[in-house]
Amino acid sequence: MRSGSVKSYCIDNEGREQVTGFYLPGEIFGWDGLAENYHQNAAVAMETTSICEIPYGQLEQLSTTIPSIQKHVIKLLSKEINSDQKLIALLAGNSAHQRLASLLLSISARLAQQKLSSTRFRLPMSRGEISNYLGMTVETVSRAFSHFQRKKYLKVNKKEIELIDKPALQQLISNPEARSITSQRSGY
Amino acid sequence: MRSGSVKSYCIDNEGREQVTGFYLPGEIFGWDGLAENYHQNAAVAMETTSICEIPYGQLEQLSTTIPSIQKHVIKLLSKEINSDQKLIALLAGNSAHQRLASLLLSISARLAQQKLSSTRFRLPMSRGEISNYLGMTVETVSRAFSHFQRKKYLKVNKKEIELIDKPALQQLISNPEARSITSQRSGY
DNA sequence: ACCTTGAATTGATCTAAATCAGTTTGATTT
DNA sequence: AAATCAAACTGATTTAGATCAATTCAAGGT
Repeated sequence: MRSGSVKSYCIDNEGREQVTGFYLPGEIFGWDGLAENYHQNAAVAMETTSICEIPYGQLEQLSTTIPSIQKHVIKLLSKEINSDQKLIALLAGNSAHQRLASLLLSISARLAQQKLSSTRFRLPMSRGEISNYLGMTVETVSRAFSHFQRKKYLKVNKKEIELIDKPALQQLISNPEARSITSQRSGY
Repeated sequence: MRSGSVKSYCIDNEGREQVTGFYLPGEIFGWDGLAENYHQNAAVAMETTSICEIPYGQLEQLSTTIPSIQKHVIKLLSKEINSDQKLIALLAGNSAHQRLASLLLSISARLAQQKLSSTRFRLPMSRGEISNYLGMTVETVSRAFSHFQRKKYLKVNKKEIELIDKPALQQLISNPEARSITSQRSGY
């Protein structure tokens, strides 16, 4: 990603769209279904976006002469796996408020990496895209934003966000009294 | 996996365990955090299990002489990504009944691949592990099993499962009238 | 300036699933 | 055989979040 923002999504067995990721400048996407020459995911720009294509065939060729490239590709692939698993954990064990807070803090951190403001930013995605990604409804997303605003954690104006009390959001996520579905170790 | 069964799990930011996968004979696990020499996931056997370790260093070395190995590794990694994203879609857009039905059918299909009975099998994991994996509570898992049994979709006796009406379970998953959180395409 | 049109917000109601509270069952220990 | 202990099941109650239904707001289009 050079500039702008992209969402990736796939169509599940029932023909429904499932947003699988949001990508910001500096990030790489499209690691799925590499060797099959078939991508499970599609991607669309959510605003004017410029990207830099990396033709996989060429990358593969390059790696025959520069073996470290291969290692790097594998590193990036397993990073992708880790971030997918973070999302799984988020979806499986957190409340709607926690999920939205996580997303906001994630975006904030990623913007900070690009030396952009981590407290004031414009969300590139719609409420519908957020809700789909986080496994909830638009209404719940909207209410969660309003709730955060009432609690003075942030200011919202449509897609404009200003994070005011980041620690509060952090704490919300790690709050032990919030919903947590814990597996009790099986016998064995 | 040679025989038996294994679950993989990671500890999320809040110290809670999140089951990320169940592995059956014929499958490979442990693709996460390869190049970082650090695995996000731990794995434990859920019953007497025999596995075959593939030392990554050796695999890497081998791939310098046999380049097709490298391609194969990447293929397997992106398969892992696809299965994680299937789980994401499952968690984000399906009801408790649908999620459990999906898991049962997935196990059934994987057993069939190994030429084992796809209709009668013993679940290696506890209700707690299922509930954690599927993002719900033990009680809900238990009730879903009872519900399926009442509906004559299957027979349950603790971990022993007999699938009676697989088409009904399939249909349950793809039922359009069931909960579906669909993203409405954003403008542009 | 007026009329779309879709995104977002807000309120009221409903429901799936969480929580709380036992009970049953089966395995292991004594 | 009785006691212990954890897994699993079941029922009653509560609640988070879905669903239904308006209303507001901004962006284009005519």
